[in-house]
Amino acid sequence: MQTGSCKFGLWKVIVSWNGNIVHQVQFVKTAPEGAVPVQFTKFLAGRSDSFAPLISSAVSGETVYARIYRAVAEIPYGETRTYREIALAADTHPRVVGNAMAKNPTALLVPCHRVLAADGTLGGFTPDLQIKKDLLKMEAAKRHTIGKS
DNA sequence: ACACTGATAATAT
DNA sequence: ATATTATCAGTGT
Repeated sequence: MQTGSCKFGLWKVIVSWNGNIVHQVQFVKTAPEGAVPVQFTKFLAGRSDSFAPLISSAVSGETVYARIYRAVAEIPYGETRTYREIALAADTHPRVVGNAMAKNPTALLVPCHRVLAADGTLGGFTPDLQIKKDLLKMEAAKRHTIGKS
């Protein structure tokens, strides 16, 4: 398993992975040096809308959380869903979705930042709601410029 | 068993 | 339109 980090604004993203399986993606203030898969640097620079072929280790299994993570991972770049919609898709309750997001081991791979509260407000984000805002702003800005030929 | 959630829908101001 | 209250399903202690 390898570990590395890269920057996103004032924050850093620590990544632990093994081949195409990503075990951990967390926003942190300080992170050890080290390279990360190119998908991360491109995505965080707004030059990619996908992490393929990387996948989160959290989506495997048949636990409720795994189903939630799968449902969230299907949200397209630049789009959003509500906690309720995810709950419906994963056949569980919105509360549990929040719970799952709060413990999401692989941010970005499981784009919890694209999950909003039912009334369109942002909900929450760890460690800093500002990150969620920034990601959404970037995606909204880039979604029409990525992939143009 | 109990008390928590990154929630939501229903009531009551 | 905002504030409070029930209810919810899963996890952690």
